[in-house]
Amino acid sequence: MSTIKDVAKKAGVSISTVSLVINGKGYVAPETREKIMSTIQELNYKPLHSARKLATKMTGNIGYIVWDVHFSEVEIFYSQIFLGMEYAARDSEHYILLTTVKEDFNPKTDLPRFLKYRDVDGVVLAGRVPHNLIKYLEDQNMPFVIVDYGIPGKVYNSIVIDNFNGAFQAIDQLIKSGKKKIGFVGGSFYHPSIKERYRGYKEALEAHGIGNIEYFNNYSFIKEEETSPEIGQNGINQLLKNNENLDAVFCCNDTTAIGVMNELKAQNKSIPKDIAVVGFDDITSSSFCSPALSTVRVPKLDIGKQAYKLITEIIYHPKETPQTRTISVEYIKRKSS
Amino acid sequence: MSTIKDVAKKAGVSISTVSLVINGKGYVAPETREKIMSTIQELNYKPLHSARKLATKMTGNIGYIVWDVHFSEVEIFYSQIFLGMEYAARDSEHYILLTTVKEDFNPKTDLPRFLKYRDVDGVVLAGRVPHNLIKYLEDQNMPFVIVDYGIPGKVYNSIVIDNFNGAFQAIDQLIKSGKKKIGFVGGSFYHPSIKERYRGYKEALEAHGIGNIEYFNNYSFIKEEETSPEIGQNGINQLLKNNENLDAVFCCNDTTAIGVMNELKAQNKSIPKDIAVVGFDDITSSSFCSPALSTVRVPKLDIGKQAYKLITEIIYHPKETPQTRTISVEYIKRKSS
DNA sequence: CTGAAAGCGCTTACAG
DNA sequence: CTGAAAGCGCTTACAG
Repeated sequence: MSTIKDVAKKAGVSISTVSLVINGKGYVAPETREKIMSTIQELNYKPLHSARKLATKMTGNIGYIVWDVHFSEVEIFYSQIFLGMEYAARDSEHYILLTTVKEDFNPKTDLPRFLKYRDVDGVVLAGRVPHNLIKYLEDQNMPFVIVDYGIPGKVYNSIVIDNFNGAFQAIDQLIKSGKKKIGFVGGSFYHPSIKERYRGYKEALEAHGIGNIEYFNNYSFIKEEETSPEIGQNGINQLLKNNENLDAVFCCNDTTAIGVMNELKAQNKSIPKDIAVVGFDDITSSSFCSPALSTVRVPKLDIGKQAYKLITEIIYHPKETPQTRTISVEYIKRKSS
Repeated sequence: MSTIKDVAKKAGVSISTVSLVINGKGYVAPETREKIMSTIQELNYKPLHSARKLATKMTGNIGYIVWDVHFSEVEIFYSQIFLGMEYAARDSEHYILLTTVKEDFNPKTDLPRFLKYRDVDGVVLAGRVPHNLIKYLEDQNMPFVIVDYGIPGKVYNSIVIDNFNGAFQAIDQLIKSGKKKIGFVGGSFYHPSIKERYRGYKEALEAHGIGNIEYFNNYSFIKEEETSPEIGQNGINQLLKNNENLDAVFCCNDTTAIGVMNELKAQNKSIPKDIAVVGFDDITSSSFCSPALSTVRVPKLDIGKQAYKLITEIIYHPKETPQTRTISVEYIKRKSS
């Protein structure tokens, strides 16, 4: 492996000049630059990251933190976002380090190693994440971006999904297809995305002159826990019990919707004839369900790319005021509605 | 951030001694060691990786390479293996860098950045991977471990799944439950795991005195492409056409099995009464199918841990002869059989 | 058992 | 526009 010294010697210049050329800094005579460039090519020289890192105090790494339940369970969702970041980082200069944190995270004992050793220049937090972790990052002045999450009353640099409009669109379509008694099945409102999806559901119904307090009471099943197919299963049973005329269900996400569909099939209800089902997220298994699940597509790879873009902007040009960037979504009609 | 110098000064020793203590090398007087240890605690000193890396010529990173189709499509499979590696690495000293490579990989232009810059001490290759990439690693003397893949006639350090026995068990159980006309649906034998699963299928039938050339011809559907639900769909149709008495299908993996099940349901066949379905892998969606899919559980997290263990062994103690470690699997009976 | 010194490969004021 | 030199924070022979 050749070093900057080899390049300098061969090109007949000092290592300082080589360094300037590599980094595109300062003024270097065109001929000198040319000469150095071609020598770099010839020697196939690649600067050693650790040396550069030592000198610049940058690590060249970025942490990607995701709650382990998100990553290890059904949720291909956050791994897709990760992949989007990786794609974006590939053409750039960071390695994305992925790790997971537990729900009962304790900054004293559970700190991800790359934070402990300050081996990252910034961090992207994906989905619901412990609040004391966010506090830790603030205290440490570590640049960070929050993806698909938020804390009421606080504003952070973040990438959010246009959950409200996605839900609104979905409900609007259901109503236009003739459905009138539309239930909602969802998990914890602790996650703002779910809260927003519920808001979209309600306001779309209201916009069509459907729905009042009683309606929403009867047609909503909200369970204060992490979403899962089980919630869907329990939810649809509850809704069915309370409302004989139920003709559609909007679920807070696809995982829940899959639980709803399985239960409906077990009860020999026809989807979408008897009851239409719509999810949210467009996870991969949604298109393999039978019938294929109608849903709201969230562009996961794109979110990852945007997250990478934002975190690097913050790392290189610290912002005074936090930015929120909204990713728009699209209703995808398949067979279940 | 305190440095080794701060520790040395405060402890009244030289930085060399501090370094020896940190790395547990050489002989250091117990009292000196104690003193240094407590000073490290007091100052909350953490060695800077990039400095250590520069001095030792190690990068502290490990690459995880996976074909992008594997990672971005249905396959939670390889992300679980990744997670297993991350868990193992967490208690150790590496960051796992994940990247994907394309099918038409060209070492000249598509080399992952961490290989280009030699930012990894070793690499784990998960699943089917371009052969010219393997050759590149050999040429570069880069330590590597292959997981769930192999090249006929070559022996590499690798972690393999006991595909043969898993398939054998599954078929054995099907036969014991009374099934006799068992079909096979699979993708490309280019992937040795699939080939081995087919071998397990055949030999289990033969062990029960079932199956001859004609039987295997009629009851096997093998498509030379990457596995997908579509293969399952086409496969079951073909098998059904050729064999009116078909009473079970063993699929090369769960993804394929899901396609088979959907098609059977569309044709109003009862699973498992008319036709039993068994998959392989135990991906997450298998337990959400209806009926829940019987399958062979592959311990993905464990494979990741084993892969990490092996690659670090190789990095620190290069082996003369390549090692192959086999991970055993277990048949999981659910509702589809 | 411990310290002084060289070295890892880079960047960055500073001088000229 | 370019070079000499200091420095980033560590490790590792080497001497004693």
